[in-house]
Amino acid sequence: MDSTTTGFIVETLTRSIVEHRLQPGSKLAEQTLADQFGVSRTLIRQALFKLSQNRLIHMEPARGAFVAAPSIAEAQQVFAVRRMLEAGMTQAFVRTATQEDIDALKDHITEEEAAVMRGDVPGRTTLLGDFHVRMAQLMGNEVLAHLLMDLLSRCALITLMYQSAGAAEHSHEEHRVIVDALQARDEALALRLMDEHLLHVEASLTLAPTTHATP
Amino acid sequence: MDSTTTGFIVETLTRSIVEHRLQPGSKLAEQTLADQFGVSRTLIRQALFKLSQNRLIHMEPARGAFVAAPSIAEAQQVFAVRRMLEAGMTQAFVRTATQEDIDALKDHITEEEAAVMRGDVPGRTTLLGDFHVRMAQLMGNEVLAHLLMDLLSRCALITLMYQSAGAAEHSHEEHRVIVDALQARDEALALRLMDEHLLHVEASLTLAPTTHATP
DNA sequence: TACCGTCAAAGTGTATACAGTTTTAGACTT
DNA sequence: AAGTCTAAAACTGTATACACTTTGACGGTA
Repeated sequence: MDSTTTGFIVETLTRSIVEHRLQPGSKLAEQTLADQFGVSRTLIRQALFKLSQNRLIHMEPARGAFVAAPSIAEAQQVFAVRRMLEAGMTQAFVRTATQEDIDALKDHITEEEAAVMRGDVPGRTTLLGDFHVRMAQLMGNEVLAHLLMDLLSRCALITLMYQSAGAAEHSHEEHRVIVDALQARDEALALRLMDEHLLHVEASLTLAPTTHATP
Repeated sequence: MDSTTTGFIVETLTRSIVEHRLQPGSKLAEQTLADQFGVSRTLIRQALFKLSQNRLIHMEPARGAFVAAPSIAEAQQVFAVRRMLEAGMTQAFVRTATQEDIDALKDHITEEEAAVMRGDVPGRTTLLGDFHVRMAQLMGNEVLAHLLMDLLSRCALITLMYQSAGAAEHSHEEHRVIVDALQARDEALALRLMDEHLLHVEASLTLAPTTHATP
C-alpha cells in the first residue's frame, strides 16, 4: 500500500487545508481531485479516507468529503488533550533528557526565529508545531510523536478557523523560556511554563470562554 | 463512506485480532477475506487500511497486510503515553466530575466484576479497557475518548503478545480503589493510584526491564 | 409568486478488470 | 542432496465500469 503516491496526495491536501487554500466546509469532489492529480478516484479515495481519520476532513455517506470545520467544543477538547500529553512529556523530558537533547531543542528554536524573522508564515506554523513533536522524538517515543503530529495538524486547522489577528506570534519566545527551564532541570517551572504556553495559544483563539480547572 | 459494511469488517477483524484468533504476524490475504465476508476486495482494502492506521496490522508494499507484532519498545511507548494521558485525565476528573459521573464509574466496575465472576474473558478484557474510555466520555471529551480507544486496542494486542499467565486479573480491584479516591476528591491519591495501576498492568507483561522515571 | 413534483446531471459506493510484483513449485545443474 | 534458475500461479496496486443516491433545475399548480 501507500506507494508514495497516496502519501503525496495526502501531504498536498494537508498543506492546502492547513495553509488555508481550502476553506473549512469546502467540498472535495473525488473526480475533480482525480483529474488534478492525474490519477484515478481509487487513490483519491484512499487519501480522503486517511485525511478523515486525521479529522482534517469529514465524510458524509453518499454526499462526499468536506474540509473539517471543528467546533469550538472540539477545539477545546483537542487543546485539553494536548495539555495532558505535553505535561507528561515535559515531566519525562526534564527527568531523562541528555544535554544533546536540550541542545537539539535550542537549535530548533533558532530555526523558528529565523522563519519568524523572514516572515515565512507557513514555515513558522510548521516549525512552531514541530517543536513539540521534536521533544517527543528526542525522548525516543515515536508513538507519542505520531499522536502529537496528528493533534498538531488538527490544531493548525483550528488555529486558522478561530485565530484572532496574528496572535501566537510569540510562541517561539515561550519555547525559549521552556527550554531554559528544561536546561535548569526545574521540573515544576518547566511544567508550569508548558501548560501556560498551551493555554496562551488556546487563549489567542476566539473561542467562547470556558472554565479551565486551574490548580 | 463507511456504509457500516466496512465498519462491520473492521470490528470483526479487530475482535479476531484482540481475541487472539489471528496471531501476530499472520498474513491477511485480501481475496480470502473478500470471499469470507462475501464482498469485493475494495471493501476489504478499506478495512485493512483503517486497521493499519490503528496499528493493529501493518502493510508492506506489494506484500500485503499482516497482524501487527508490536515490539517491546513500542509496547513501552504505548504505556508511557497512556500514563501521560490518564494522569491528566484523572486530575481533570477529580476537579470537575459530578457525583453522577462517579456513580457511573461505580456502575461500570460492577459490570467488570460480573464479567470476572462468570469467567467471561473477552467481556472482561473489553470492560477493563472501557473503564478508562468511560472516564474520558464522562468528562465530555470525545477527542480524548477516541484517542484512548485506539491506544487500548493496541494495548489489547500487546497484552496477548506479552502477557505472563493470567496476570492483570486484579485490575477491577484497582479500578475500585481509584474510584474511591475520586469519590474522596483526593487528587494526589487518585493520581498515584492511576499511575501505579498502569504500571502494574505494564509490569504484568514480560517486557524487558526498563528504567521508568519515578518521582 | 411561492411551492412541489419530476427528471436529468453529477457524484458516491461497490465490483470487476488489468497490469506489475512477489511467491512458489519444478526442473536442471553441480 | 543442495542449490539455482525459470516459469506459472497468486497476490497486490491502480484504473475503469456500473449501480444507486443526491442535487439542482425546470415546469406545473395553487
